[in-house]
This record gives sequence, C-alpha cells and structure tokens, in this order.
Amino acid sequence: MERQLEHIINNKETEALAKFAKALAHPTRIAILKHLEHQTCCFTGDLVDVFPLAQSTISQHLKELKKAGLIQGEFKPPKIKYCIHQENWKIAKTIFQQFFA
Amino acid sequence: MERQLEHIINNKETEALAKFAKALAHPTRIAILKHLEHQTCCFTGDLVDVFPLAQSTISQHLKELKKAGLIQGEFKPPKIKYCIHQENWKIAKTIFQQFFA
DNA sequence: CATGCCTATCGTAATTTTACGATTAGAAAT
DNA sequence: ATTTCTAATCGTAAAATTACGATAGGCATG
Repeated sequence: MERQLEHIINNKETEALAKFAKALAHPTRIAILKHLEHQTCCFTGDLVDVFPLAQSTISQHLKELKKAGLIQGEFKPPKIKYCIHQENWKIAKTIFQQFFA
Repeated sequence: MERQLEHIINNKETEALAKFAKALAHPTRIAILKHLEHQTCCFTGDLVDVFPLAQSTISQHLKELKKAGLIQGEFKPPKIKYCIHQENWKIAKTIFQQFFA
C-alpha cells in the first residue's frame, strides 16, 4: 500500500501537473501569460501599465511563473524582456492533455 | 485601459481557468482525481485507506474539488459515492485546451 | 430506541500566498 | 562620478491553504 501510494502521489507527472496548475491558479498570472502569447514578448513595465497592481506585485507573479518554468526573462538593458518558455510550455500542454485525455 | 483590464483579467474564461487550476494545484487532489478516473467512482473511506492523510483532510480536499465542480457526491447510505463530474470535466478540458492551443 | 458506521464540520496551528510601499541593485547616459 | 531608468528584493500585514484531532450528524441495523 505504501508502494501504491508512492505510485499514486509521488510520481513525477503528478508533481509536475500540480506545479504547473499552481502557477496557473491565479487570474493575474493567467492574464500575464495570455498577454505574452499575444505580444510574443514584453517588459515588466508594460504589464505594470496594463494591470492595476503595484510593480512589486507584478514582479512577484513573474517570479512565480519563472519558478514554474512557464516564462523566461532576457536582460535587455535597462529592461527585461519576458517571453513564454516554449519548451516547457509544450511540456505543460502535453501533461494537461494527458491528464484530461 | 480600465476596459482593457476588464477584458483581460475579469473575463469568464480566465476566471474559470484559474478556478480549475487552483483545484489541481495540489498533488493529493490530482491523485484523487486520477483514482476516480480509474475506479469510475469511489467512497471517501476508500481514499482514506489509500492516502496517508487524516480523514478530515481527505474530506477537505474533496470539498475543494466539489467547489470547483470537478467531482460530485451521491449519498448511498451510509457512504457517499464520489465521481468525476463529467460535464464540468469536459468544460475544464476544453478551457485548458483552448489556453494551450 | 439505542448503537454503530461513515463522513462532514469545527477549532486550531503552521505555513504559504498575495498585496503593498520602500529600498536596493545594475547598467547606460550625461 | 553622478544621475536616471527599470525591475528585483526586502519588510510587513492580511488572508488563504493545509493538516490534524475531536466532535457532531445522518442513517441503517440490532
């Protein structure tokens, strides 16, 4: 039973799915991702202009998305250009597809 | 800009996606859903036997899944039979598909 | 009608999340 | 070297999440 448990809870796919889902579990973060999908890429400042949130809050959400691997940032002084992390995005897509299959 | 914001954040699809994602944002809840997918249906007690968590904790996770609409419970005295809420499940699947498209 | 079974709910504690303003840090330009 | 601009980080407060044990409630069975 312990083994079965291991199998059910601690498998990598479940962990990965939970991780991605957690990143998507806030409307602002979804909106940021949608925005990135439309714009291809954008800067933190752009988001601060669009969303009614403090700069530090936006930055925190970006950090979460980065932690989950869904976005990546490139330093273009003096700004930072954020884009969807295409590779991980595909992985996430596949994992969700598989889950809902 | 307020209007655009409205459009970006407060649209129903974004809210729905965040709601479903939040329900999936914990490994235990994903494991419960996988278990339900395999078993078609099951009772709370079954889950308590499988997972190393207190009965009250399982109950709480079931409540979250119910709140998100992903499962439904049917009273079969003295037990409660839980199943995937097929209709909402399809909706969730579609919304995720659409998002990752 | 009392008993037993199953599960929800309550009360609670520890941790995490979300939001803000203020500060810091890095790089370019003056 | 100082100023300027952008964005991360810090410190903090409020709210939400997660977990537990204990309790309560609904419904059959004896």
